[in-house]
Amino acid sequence: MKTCILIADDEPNQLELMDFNLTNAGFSIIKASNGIHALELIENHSPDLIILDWMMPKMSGIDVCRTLRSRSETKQIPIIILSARSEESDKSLGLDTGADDYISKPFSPKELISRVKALLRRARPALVNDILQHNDLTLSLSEMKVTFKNNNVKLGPKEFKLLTLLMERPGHIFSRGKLLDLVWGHGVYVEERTVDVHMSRLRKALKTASDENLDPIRTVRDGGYGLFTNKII
Amino acid sequence: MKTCILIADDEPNQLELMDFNLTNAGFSIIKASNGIHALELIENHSPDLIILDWMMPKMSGIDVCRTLRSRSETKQIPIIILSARSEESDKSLGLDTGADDYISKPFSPKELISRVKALLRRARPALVNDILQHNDLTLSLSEMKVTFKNNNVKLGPKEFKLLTLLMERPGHIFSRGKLLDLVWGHGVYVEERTVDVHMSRLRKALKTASDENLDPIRTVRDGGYGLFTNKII
DNA sequence: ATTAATTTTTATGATACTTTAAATATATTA
DNA sequence: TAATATATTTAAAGTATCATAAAAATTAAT
Repeated sequence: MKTCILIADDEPNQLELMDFNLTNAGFSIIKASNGIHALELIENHSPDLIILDWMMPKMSGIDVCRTLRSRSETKQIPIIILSARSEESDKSLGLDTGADDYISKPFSPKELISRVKALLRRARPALVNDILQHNDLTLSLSEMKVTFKNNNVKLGPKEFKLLTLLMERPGHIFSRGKLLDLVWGHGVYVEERTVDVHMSRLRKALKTASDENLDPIRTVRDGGYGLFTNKII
Repeated sequence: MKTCILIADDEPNQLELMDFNLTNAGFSIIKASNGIHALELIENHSPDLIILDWMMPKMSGIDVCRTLRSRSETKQIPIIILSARSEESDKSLGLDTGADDYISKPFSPKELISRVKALLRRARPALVNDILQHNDLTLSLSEMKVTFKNNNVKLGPKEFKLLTLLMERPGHIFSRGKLLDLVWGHGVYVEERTVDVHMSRLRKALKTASDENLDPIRTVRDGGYGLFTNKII
C-alpha cells in the first residue's frame, strides 16, 4: 500500500502542483481546501503524513496542527507547515506548535519530496534498512516482528533468522550448508537435515498466517531454499 | 542530566555562536572542529543529537552522516546538516543521505533551537516531553509517576527507567545488553539476568495496577524486551 | 547505627526451542 | 516399474532460556 499524504491549501494551483509532484514520487494523495475540511479527512483516513498551509480560511494550519497534537490518535502523525512568510518568528512558531518541519514558499518540488521522505524516515521506527519487504511479507528487525498478508506471524529465533536471511536476498537460493554457516554460525556442527525441520516450521507458521495456504518459500532440489520472486503459487 | 548536543563546524565563530545559543537554551554542548574529530567524540560521548556543517576539512558532514548511519550504535541518533549553499540539489542530497533535517546558512538562533526541539520531540520524546503515553500507559517524567489503566503504579527507580526507555520507542525490542548500557550506564558490569528480575518486578507492578492481569511487555526469546503495539508493521 | 528500600546474585522449576532420528512422501534414474 | 535418492513431517529427547522467588549485598534514610 502506498504511503498516504494529506495536503491542505486554499490556493488551488498550489494544491494541484503538490498533488502532481507527490503523486509522481509514488505517494497517494488526499486534498483539502481548508482547515476544517482537513480535520475531517484526517479523522477518516488517518494519513501517514500531513502538509498544511499556514494561511487558510476558516482554520489556519497552525490551529489544525495544534488540534492534531492534542488528540492521542493523531498526535504521532508527522506534520509539515508551509508558509509564504519567511519571517523567522513564524518559522519558530510553526515548529514550536508541534509541527515537525517548516518549509517557506516558494520551494522546489525536489525539496518538498526530500523533506517528506526525511520526515517519514524519522517518524516511523523504520530506519532505512530496518524493514524488509517482499511481496506480502514484512519483517521488522528492530521490532523483531513478521507479518504475512497483514497478519502477525509467530516465529522462534531460528526461524526468524532464517527468514531474515532469505528476505535480504529474495530469489537467491541458499544451500543448507550456507544457511548453517550464516544462521547457526561458523564451525557449528549440526545435521543438514535440521535446516529442513526449521524450514518446515517456518512454512507452517507462514501458512497459518496467510488466510489461504500460501507458501512463499521455494525448495530447489540439490540446491537449497529461497524465496519465490514472482507470484506465489 | 541535560540533553547533550554535538556540534561540528570548522568556522570557530559559527561554532561559538551555536554553542552560546544552545547552551542558553539549556543544552550541554560538545564541540568538534572537523569530521574526524566529531566521529571520535561521538563514539565516546554518544550525544543525543548531532549538528554537522556540510563543508569541513578532512571529512565532510555528509560523510560523517553516512558513517554514523552505517553503524548500529549511532544509527538512530538524530542529525541536522548545516550548509552555506542554498542550491536545492544539495539540500536534497543532504536529506537523502540520512540526515533528519537540513538548515541553510544563514539561520537565526531561534530557528536552530526550534528545529532541534522539533527533532528531539520525535526522536527522543523523553528528553523534551514530560509525559509519555502508549495505549493505557502514562508516564510523567517530572513527577516520576506512572499510571496504567488510570491506576497508579508503584515502581522502584530502575523499573521506572526501564519503562521510560521502552516507552520512548514502543515496539522496539531492546536486548539485555542494550538495556544495561542505557539504563545502568556505559561500562557497568552486572549480570544480564538482573534485567530479567527487574522486568519481572515491572510486570508485577503493572499487573497489579491493571484491574485485569494485563501485561504490556513483550519478551522475545534470544532478543530482549519491548512493548506490545497494536499496529501491524 | 539501625532500619528500610532497593539492587544484584543465585537457585529452581517451567516452558519454549532445538536437534536428532525414524516414518512417510516425493522425485529421479536405471 | 523398481530401486534409489532426496525431501518433508512427526514425535521424542535434549537443551537453553526465561520467570520467579528468595537470599545476599548494597545503598539510602532515619
